[in-house]
Amino acid sequence: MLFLREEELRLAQDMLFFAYRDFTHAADEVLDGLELGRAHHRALHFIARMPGMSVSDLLSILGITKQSLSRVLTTLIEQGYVVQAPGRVDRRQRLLSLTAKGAALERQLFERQRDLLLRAYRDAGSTAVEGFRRVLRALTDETGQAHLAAMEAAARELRARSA
Amino acid sequence: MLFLREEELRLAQDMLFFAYRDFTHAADEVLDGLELGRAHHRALHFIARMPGMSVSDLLSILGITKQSLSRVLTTLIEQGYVVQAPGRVDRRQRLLSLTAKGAALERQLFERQRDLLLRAYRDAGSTAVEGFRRVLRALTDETGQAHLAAMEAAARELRARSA
DNA sequence: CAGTTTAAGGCAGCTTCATTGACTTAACAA
DNA sequence: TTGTTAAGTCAATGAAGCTGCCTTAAACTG
Repeated sequence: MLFLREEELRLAQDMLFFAYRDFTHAADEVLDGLELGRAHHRALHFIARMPGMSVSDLLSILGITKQSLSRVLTTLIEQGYVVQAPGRVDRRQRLLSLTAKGAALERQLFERQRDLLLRAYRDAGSTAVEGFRRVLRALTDETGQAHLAAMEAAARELRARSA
Repeated sequence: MLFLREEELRLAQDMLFFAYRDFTHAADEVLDGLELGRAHHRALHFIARMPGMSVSDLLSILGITKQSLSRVLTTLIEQGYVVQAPGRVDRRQRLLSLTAKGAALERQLFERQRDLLLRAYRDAGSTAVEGFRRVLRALTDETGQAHLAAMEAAARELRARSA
């Protein structure tokens, strides 16, 4: 009984490894041709999710150091994917957003992963999808859950603004 | 409608990022004290899952190059976590397995992630867990699914042998 | 206003984990 | 015997993270 339970958990470790790997791999193929890596993709993704976010917000979400982000962000800005604008309320901040070129690349990367996800969701069914989300959310710590809530709020706001 | 759907998928991207990060982070704390990294953990994990596997099996599962694995494996062997034994049927192979010390470390790493998973499974409920597994499996490509099947078969065999 | 804190960024050096390409050795298989 | 396969090695390289320390400009606070 305990044995079966442990096997289930070990299998979950396996599955997380393979699924995450294949999922990120989908975008890698696009990135490879552009001299960009996964770190650039992650930055693009979250800037797309919350346009106008500050550098420190992004740092907190990615959980890396300022110096690590710096390299990535410098490249993205130099190559015209991302722009910075001083904050209106706090002018020390440099608020990040995507250029048209950046948005186009982000969409291309998104679509690769979207196709994978859509196929998986379709194969697994809507009940399974709901469960998938519940477990993923429960696996995420408090900080991560706060970030997730911020993502959802930002998406709602974008939707309201564009409507 | 399409808009909502896309938001759901983007949120899934977010969640996979945060959940995977927190999940691997659980084991990192143990590894840090031992001068070992995630790459060592991955090797330990899969050797524990399929004791007696060949080097090329492990290469195929991890999806890295021989040289990358070589560094990791050399460390694990030198520090007494892993042993190699020539294959009985094909003596070119060096079959990998954990020492008692390796098994103890792997268990310690497993237990960190197990606790996280158990809490998440408990919070999410058994229906959600079933869905979680279905989606993860569907996200995994054919190669990965073959590896998953091999894991399950190896676990069944271990269980039968120890019974 | 003076002093402190904060947001962003830069410099230098380091570590981990991956890559490629070319090569060797030993064992298997035709 | 010849060719292939399993494993390992060398040298060089790249991607992505890290630490510690310092600067600038803006904001906050007494």
